[in-house]
Amino acid sequence: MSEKSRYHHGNLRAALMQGATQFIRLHGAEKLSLRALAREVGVSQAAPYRHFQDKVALLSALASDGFERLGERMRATFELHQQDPQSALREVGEEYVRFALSNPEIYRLMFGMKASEFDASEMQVGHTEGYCILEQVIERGLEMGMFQQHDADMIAKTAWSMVHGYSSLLIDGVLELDETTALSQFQQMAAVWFNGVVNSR
Amino acid sequence: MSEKSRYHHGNLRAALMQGATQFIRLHGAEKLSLRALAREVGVSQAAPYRHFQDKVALLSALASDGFERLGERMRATFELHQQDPQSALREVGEEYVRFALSNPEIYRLMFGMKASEFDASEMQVGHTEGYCILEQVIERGLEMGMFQQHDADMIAKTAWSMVHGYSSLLIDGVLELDETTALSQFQQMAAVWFNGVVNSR
DNA sequence: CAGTATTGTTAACAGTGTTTACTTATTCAG
DNA sequence: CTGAATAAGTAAACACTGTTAACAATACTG
Repeated sequence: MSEKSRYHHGNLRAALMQGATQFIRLHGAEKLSLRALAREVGVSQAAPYRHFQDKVALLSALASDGFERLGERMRATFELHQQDPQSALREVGEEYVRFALSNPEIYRLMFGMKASEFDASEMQVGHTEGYCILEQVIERGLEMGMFQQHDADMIAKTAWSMVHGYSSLLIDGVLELDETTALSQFQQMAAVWFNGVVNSR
Repeated sequence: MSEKSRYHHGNLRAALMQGATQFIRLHGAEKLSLRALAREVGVSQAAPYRHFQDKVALLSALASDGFERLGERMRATFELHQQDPQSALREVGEEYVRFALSNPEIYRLMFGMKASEFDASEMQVGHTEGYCILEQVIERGLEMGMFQQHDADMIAKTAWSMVHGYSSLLIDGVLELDETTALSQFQQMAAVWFNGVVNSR
């Protein structure tokens, strides 16, 4: 079978996902066209529908993929700092921000396609996966007596909110910082968060 | 001139914005079609282009409008609590979350249409407006000696990140809470943030 | 090797954003 | 008050899009 012009592509699904990833990195997900993508990959306009029910199904697959990669990175970082919950929390957070900065369009997909768009269940799995890691870190910190006796859930929510919010503001260009200053400022923000804002008395 | 069937609509621009607002509240901004909107308003498909250069120009106008309303609400809340920076911070934050919850689709537009899509300058104005209020609150708290001696900018960034992140997670259906519990949990989160997370020693 | 399931293809439908050339009201000088 | 300039509408067309249906080539399996 020759390299070119073979009727069956081989693994079109993967090629589509890769092509889509590359495209949205450059132009954003809302500009993605299945037809153009098919053209790019060298296949007919209807071919993608053999592998994805929908356009949003393709995007969902990308998002799902992103959750997996993010989860892995978070877990790896967590395990590096298992002995010290405080730096675990900080470093997992930084890794999260780092992921968002290097995959902005995927990150935007991961959130922002819940209710109306997508199946939701698959997305929800991605979210809870990350949340679990976060809770583990916090539980450990509480057990070791290194954290204040707040409700673990509330600590987790402030943490996630802050990290997700910071990531979003960076990605959406609201805070205009290059990656290195963004990350170093994150460290300072973590310090503020750890120590609190108001004076005790 | 009869009420119906007059050639000139009167104030089509406002009608389009209102119709669009109503539509995206129900179906989301990505499903908005200018043609359908024109049909709805009872006008030809090309008419909107007399009032908006683009589809994104219309969406941008909605976002811009949202920033104005949010800014007003934040400022009003700030002025209510001018004497107490701590509750000012907390209540302005709650008002922010409240706005996001009652205008989720507009809120999503306000962020998330920066770099690629839009003019940016008009958006940036909206952002800085809110940030200014935030900074004023914090400066005041620092002057009054009620806040810890952190860099004001860092306090502002943690605050904004947390509030924006929490709003986003709620809106995107990641945290599935009804409005009242969302707001009451926000109060608890603020308490965590104020007092800090780790034990001093 | 036959037959079925998979994975492609082409052609069509309905809908979209946007532009162009044209028409109708409104406004506002003289 | 009239008439020209302008603002605000229209219809028709272009080049796209997502998606489906009917069909064709390949790959797998008994």
